[in-house]
Amino acid sequence: MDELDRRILAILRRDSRTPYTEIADRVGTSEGTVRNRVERLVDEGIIERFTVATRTGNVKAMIEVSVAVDVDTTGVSDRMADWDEVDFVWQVSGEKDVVMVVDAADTRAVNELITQARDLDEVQNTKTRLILDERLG
Amino acid sequence: MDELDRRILAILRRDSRTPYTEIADRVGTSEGTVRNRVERLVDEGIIERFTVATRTGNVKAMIEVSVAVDVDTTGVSDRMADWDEVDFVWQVSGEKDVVMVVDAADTRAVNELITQARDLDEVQNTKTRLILDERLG
DNA sequence: AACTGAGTTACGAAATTCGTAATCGGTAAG
DNA sequence: CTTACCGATTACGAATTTCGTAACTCAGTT
Repeated sequence: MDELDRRILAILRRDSRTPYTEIADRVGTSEGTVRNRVERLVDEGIIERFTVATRTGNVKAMIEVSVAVDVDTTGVSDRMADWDEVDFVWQVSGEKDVVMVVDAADTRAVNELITQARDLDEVQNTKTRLILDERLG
Repeated sequence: MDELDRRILAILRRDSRTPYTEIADRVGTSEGTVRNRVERLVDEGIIERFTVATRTGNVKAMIEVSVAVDVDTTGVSDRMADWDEVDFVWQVSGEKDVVMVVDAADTRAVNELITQARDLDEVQNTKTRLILDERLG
């Protein structure tokens, strides 16, 4: 992870469809070098995934979830990550244990996700915060 | 946004470098149709950005921030979104006003971001929660 | 001075994207 | 019933990008 890697990453974060040839021009190297480095960044897990940032619905929200002390939090997270409108599932430190970031059609759909979470045996309680505005870094 | 759009999006979310030709095969249509639709999804703002999910550092965290009542929260968010290690900045409902999601080299770097936030006049206080594990939806 | 290995560059072949024109389906008007 | 029209889809050749691979460079070692 040197300066060149960081410059390539910065370009990909803004637009991951930028051709290797153009990235090479902008950072002052060759297409092959960009290709090798991106491949390495993927292998090393620094690039986790090529993806799209979407706003499929009208409401994004953070659903914070507490789980019982004796359960497999990772298992719960895995299941939640499979739900349709879920973007991320984080296990976090602090008051709650799991945070789901969701992108839903409307508040009703958000509520259904909350219900779905509360219906899990492992889930003790939830707290939801609507995302009113989002900036991408 | 019909079923075909949703299937295309689902594929792009998993791997946005999947060629149009392959997406077309998998959803049972032609390359041109996939291309037209992706173009439309971008125009409509449903696809906000083609990007990469990264883990450049070893520590991700949510830094929750309260701002004074009389300040331009959007302006603060904009500035934070420009900081290097920041992935997202959300304005949220609930106890705190702004949530920064960051990906930093180590806890020391997280602490520097917290300090940087607290140094802003508009920021009243912060609460940080480490992201111990992340699943992508 | 020769050797080594990682990273870079070079270049032709394969695959993908792109521009555009033809085609298709549904529907409203004559 | 036919015609005209519109957006969406398909078809296809050209331009561009990606890919595989071999040659090259340049530190660091022996």
